[in-house]
Amino acid sequence: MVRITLKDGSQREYPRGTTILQMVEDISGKLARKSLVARFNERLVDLGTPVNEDGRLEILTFDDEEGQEVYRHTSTHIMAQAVKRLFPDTGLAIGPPIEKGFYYDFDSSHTFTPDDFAQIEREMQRIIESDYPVVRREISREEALKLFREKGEPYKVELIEALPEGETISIYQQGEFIDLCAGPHLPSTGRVKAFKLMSLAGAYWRGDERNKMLQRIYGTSFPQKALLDDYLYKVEEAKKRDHRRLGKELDLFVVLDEGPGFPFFLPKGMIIRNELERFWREEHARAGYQEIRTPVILNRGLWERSGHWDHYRENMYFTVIDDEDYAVKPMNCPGGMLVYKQHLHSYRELPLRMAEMGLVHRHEKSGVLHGLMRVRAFTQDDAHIFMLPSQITDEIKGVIDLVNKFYALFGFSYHVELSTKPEKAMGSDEIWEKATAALQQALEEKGMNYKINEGDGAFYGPKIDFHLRDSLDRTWQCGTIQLDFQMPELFDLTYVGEDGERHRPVMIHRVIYGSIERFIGILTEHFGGAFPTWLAPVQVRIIPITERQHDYARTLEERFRAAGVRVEADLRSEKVGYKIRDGQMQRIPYLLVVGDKEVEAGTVAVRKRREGDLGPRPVEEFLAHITSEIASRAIN
RNA sequence: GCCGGCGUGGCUCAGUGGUAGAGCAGUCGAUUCGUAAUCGACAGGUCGUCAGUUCGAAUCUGACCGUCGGCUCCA
Repeated sequence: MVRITLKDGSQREYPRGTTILQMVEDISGKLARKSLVARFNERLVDLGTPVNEDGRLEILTFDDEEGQEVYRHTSTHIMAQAVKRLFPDTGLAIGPPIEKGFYYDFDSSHTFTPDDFAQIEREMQRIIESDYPVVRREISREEALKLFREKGEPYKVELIEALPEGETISIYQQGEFIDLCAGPHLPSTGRVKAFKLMSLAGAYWRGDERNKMLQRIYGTSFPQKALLDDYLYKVEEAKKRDHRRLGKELDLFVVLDEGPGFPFFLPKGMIIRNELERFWREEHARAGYQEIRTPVILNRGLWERSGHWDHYRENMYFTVIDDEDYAVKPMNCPGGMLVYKQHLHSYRELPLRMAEMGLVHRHEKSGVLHGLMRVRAFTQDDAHIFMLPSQITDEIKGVIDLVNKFYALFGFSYHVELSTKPEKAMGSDEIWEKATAALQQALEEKGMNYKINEGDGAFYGPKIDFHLRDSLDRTWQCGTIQLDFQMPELFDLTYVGEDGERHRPVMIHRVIYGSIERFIGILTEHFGGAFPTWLAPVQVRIIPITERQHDYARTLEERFRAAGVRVEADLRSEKVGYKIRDGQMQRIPYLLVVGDKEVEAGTVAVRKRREGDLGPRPVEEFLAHITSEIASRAIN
């Protein structure tokens, strides 16, 4: 007998060799139907695994992250099986589960198009209805190589060859289909209930652009049709919050054919932008920053000195002035270095925090441009902090605090990554380790959760990145803190120390918004265009019911404007319902309906975005309310 | 840059080889209305660009440009 301890602490005994599935059926029929995979003694295993030792058993369902992964993993095997049946000469690369579904990379003489989806889905349905058991088998390396060579699966052979010595090699079989796979999997193909193929993409083998491009098919699956429908509905809803769509609908910004990757900001978008900058200037002054502005075009010698000429050239734009080479700045730092060098600095001045709303241009590959999120010209809310080595940790912690303060104001949640030395880097390993350790220490002391992103640092130093999510849950890097020992060296920056000698300062590059453009993109999606009142391009719209109230509306408009409120009166010859609808669609925070009653009483009927009609309020009262809401930069 | 999809009035889209359409938005007129679309009229497009096939191309073919989803790369 084996003794099994369940999650709730209860214990049961079963004959040696009883499978987990048999145990679950014994425990609860309901749980058995929902069970997808199990964790036995902290290892994920198939439900069909026979148990030969005592241990802790946990049954996982679709409510568990691992349960979802296994569900999608089996789903992608089903897709691969269907594709193999329909297009037998297709080679299999890899097919993992991902956050909201799964994909499989194929190498096929057939070029897949979305028109193939229906056919593949039909075949998948057949495989599901056949309810093939999914059977695990562990085999030797030689056996595995032989099997996949015979099957003509070169990618699988390459994967096996890359597996470390002594690694267990397992294969999973369902019907005629066999795949190299660590597992675990669902017990049978019939467990997959609702699925849909979503999209198609090219993807390089092993993620390396020097390798062959494979064809990737994305799909998703759920244990119930209703969950799938719900997911698809949410995706559609999220698309309505797309900043490119809202930017157009709300007249905020636009990217035109005449300037791919070079966004235009329209009057309403400029209001948001200027409000963000105003807030930024207030907070930076408070945090002890000075503001500078450096030129957009600077000569070749500067970029050679900074290392950009050698390390960043493919992303830069160039021009020639009076037969001399110049470059359009892709970063603000070299200009900032020159500003520092305008004076001899004392240790007493440090840390010196110099901020710059710097417009940079970078040549991005055409395929990566994306609305405001990924553009070729953007404004970084940059700052360079020059400091003593002893000030590093405190300064980094100060920047982290500032980032937290900004993001909290907008109600963002975000995740943090620490990026280490890339292949193409300047400076010794020792310096990199020192810099990386300093960043790590600051994160630890702040108690921040973070993940390490190997080899993803800037060429001059490691960095802490802050990532925000867009409406479709894609993440974008916004804030970043980069520690740099290189630039001070290259530009021979010095300060005079207590000892009267010259010393080398250390530098931080940092941004909070990241790029104003990207940040506005994220903001637009985050709020679905319904910006908090302090950011809203139009804060109040006055809606007279008939022409009789036009004078009153105009008086109110003037009064609000004088109080610093962004207001407009809708004097069009339309019915209230029409004007309300229009105001709501423009996401205006407050619509003030004024009819004869309001004129009589000197009130406004307040309609608040989301909350609807709040009834009449004295003008004074409303004005006091909205001005304080704006001044406090409240999120509502 | 690479793979696949898409490109028709300002916007959303219909139109698969035979004289370019609708709704919304716009303009003009009527309407003066109490919380998400009042009615009518008018105006607006060399169908992304350039080649090619054809008696004839929005429609078929190719290249290029842009865009969307990914990959690689990045704020």
